[in-house]
Amino acid sequence: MPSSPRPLRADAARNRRQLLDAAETVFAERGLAASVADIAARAGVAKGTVFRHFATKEDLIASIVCEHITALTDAAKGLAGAPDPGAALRDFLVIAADQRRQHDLTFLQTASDGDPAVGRARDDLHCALGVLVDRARDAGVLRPDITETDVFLLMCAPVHVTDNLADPPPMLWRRYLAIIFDGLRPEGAHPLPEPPPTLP
Amino acid sequence: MPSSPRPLRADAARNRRQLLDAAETVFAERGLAASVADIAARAGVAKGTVFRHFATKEDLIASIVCEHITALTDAAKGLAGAPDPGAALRDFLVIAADQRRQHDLTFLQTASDGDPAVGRARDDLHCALGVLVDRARDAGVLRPDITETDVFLLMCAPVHVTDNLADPPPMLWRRYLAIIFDGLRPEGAHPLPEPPPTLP
Amino acid sequence: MPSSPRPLRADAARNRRQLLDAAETVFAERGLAASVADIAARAGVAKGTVFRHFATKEDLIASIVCEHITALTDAAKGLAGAPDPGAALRDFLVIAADQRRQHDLTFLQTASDGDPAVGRARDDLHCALGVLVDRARDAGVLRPDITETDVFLLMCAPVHVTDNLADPPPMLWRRYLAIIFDGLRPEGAHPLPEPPPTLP
Amino acid sequence: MPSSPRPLRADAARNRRQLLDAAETVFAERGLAASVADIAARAGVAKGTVFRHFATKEDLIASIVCEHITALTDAAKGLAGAPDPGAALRDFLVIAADQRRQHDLTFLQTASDGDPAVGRARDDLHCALGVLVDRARDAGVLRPDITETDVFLLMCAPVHVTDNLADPPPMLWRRYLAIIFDGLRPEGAHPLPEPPPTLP
DNA sequence: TATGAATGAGGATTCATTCAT
DNA sequence: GATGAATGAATCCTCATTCAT
Repeated sequence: MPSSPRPLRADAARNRRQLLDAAETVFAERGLAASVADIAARAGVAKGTVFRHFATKEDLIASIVCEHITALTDAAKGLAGAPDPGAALRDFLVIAADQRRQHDLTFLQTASDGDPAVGRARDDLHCALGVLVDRARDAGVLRPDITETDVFLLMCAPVHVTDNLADPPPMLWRRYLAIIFDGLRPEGAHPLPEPPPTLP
Repeated sequence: MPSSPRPLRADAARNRRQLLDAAETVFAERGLAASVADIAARAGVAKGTVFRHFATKEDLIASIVCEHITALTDAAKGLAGAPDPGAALRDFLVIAADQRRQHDLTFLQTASDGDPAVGRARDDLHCALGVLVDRARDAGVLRPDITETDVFLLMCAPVHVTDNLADPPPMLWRRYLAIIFDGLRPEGAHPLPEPPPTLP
Repeated sequence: MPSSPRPLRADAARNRRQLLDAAETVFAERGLAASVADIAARAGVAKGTVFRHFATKEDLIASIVCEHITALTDAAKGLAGAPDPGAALRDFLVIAADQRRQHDLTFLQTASDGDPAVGRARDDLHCALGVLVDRARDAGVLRPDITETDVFLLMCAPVHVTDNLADPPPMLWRRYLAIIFDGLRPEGAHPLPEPPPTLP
Repeated sequence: MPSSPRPLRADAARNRRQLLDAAETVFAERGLAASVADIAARAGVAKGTVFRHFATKEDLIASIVCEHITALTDAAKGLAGAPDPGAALRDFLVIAADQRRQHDLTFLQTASDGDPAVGRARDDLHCALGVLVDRARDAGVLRPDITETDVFLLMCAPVHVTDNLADPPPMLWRRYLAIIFDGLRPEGAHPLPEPPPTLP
């Protein structure tokens, strides 16, 4: 993730990009069981090239996950100074769900838990999201007993919920995001039975 | 599921039960990629025995899914005549989440979509759950724009949400069930952006 | 084959007969790769019963081969005293080919070469066929340089030849038997390039 | 067979050749039941390499069959313009039998009936053989009621006949080819009982 | 004796990964 | 750097055979 030793040659960079895109598509279509050969074919390169860019298949998966997390972090940072804290949090959740929807990769979440780069990226996201959550809570548009980790965990739910449908309408996740968001509002909130989780 | 042509011999029935239990455990631990050999070993039988009871690995998975769905259906039916419709729906969701929690098998949901027995079992569950949802809506404890399918889809969410944690507290799902349940209540509900999904 | 220690119980004898018939049919349909389970199912008995009657699958195959060879031996013996030696030999070849045609089991020939019972049965057949061949040769309807072994080997050819057709007309073998029989006649015979084979 | 999209790398071509040769040997020794592992071992390559060259075991078998058929077609074409039509047909049958003798693969004939490449190759052979047969018939060295298909079917017989012997003398097939060839001659021919088969 | 459940070796095939070209 | 051939471990599944019921 941080500055690589030397910048990639132009064609190598292009290959890397194509591999990441191809992998995302293929994983979305066939799940993690998709083969490296499939991904290479989709990217239009030879199998060996995959391993030049990513030491193992797991590395490739971790890179995809990192990209997604980083994109979310960027979105959160961009919304940190927005005038309406409630709208900012909501916008973030829309972005998060929408990103997922394009390629359903929820199953990747858990996949590369051990990867240190993913861990760091996730920490960054927690920081950035924390700002949005704190501001929303302070503004009174979020229940006071909701933490950043709650929001982080619930972020995946709207899209995941629709995955139980064979061919879900593309915007259906908005319906469930609305329901969950209502559940996060202070109006009519009932006390929560369990303490919020803390991250390790 | 019940009343097969002839009842299994006692030892065969025991093996079948052990295989289903072992498979549930192993799938929960390692995902669907877990090998049949692992499952057989866990059940304490030879590899071939798995295939005597389940023609293919997919059959085994479908059988597990069927059992889970059927258990939910039974729970729903048992709650159909409960005096408090709101509590009944809530109890059902607790049972559903708790069943999931014991072995996280959310990924099995989508797995055996094509299996006809699973399809039938799922239809039954929709029927039984429909009764609970209708009663709760009629009693005014559920938003009027929520359908049975909404509840069905959201049912999986509380546990799934906690799966993003490496080692989630065993009761954490109750927290997210409470949040989602609040979102399903009529108090303070905001209009939903998308129409409810319909099943094929 | 020879007198068993004790005569089978009536139902056991029936099972044995059904197994042999079923095996013949199934082998003809699917080749030697057909499974013992298939044969048992076709015979309407349990798999274990197959092994009560035939110690191994090879034994079962050998028994079928024995039956076929014995039937041929009986036919040859029955024709040994026929008035027209040429017709007798010809009739024998027709019987041999026809027996094959009913269930194409040519591939079984080589299969149970090592079995001693098959070896004995084959020896008997060679004896009986030798009589027919000698008489035909003596009567001048067979080339003088043709031995019993030649006829024995050529016996399988007419049916086997038709096996290269996907769905051969049921009587086509008669055409090739006629051609080969013409080749065995003394009229217009050309000298043969190799000495006749001898049996071990 | 020839002119694949791109020519194989030198080592890959060598492996492919070795695999085909090894498969031929092993199939001749143990029949089609011989395992891919055995073939790989005989060829001195890893199991996976077999599947790099031949998508399935059936493909490998079909490739062998194709090679044999193509070799026969080439032989027939080479003999099409020979001065003596009778000798040409006879030479062809000698070549055909001899090719078979080196590795008895008669059982492969029927094996890959469904394969389109095999089908095409077989059609070509029928064409080329038809020329030889027609010329021989026109020259009066072949019975007038014999068709190309007759010769095609009988082509396999001389070697197959000798397979019923445990350890047949290597040239014994010449004896049976001579007998069958005599049966195909016009001298002393008796009328044939069945019409010649037609190909689909 | 018959049954059919259990066994476990063996088979075809896939696939991540390595390495010579 | 890129290629694609080779590797071999791992996987699902089949089947002859054994044995408890």
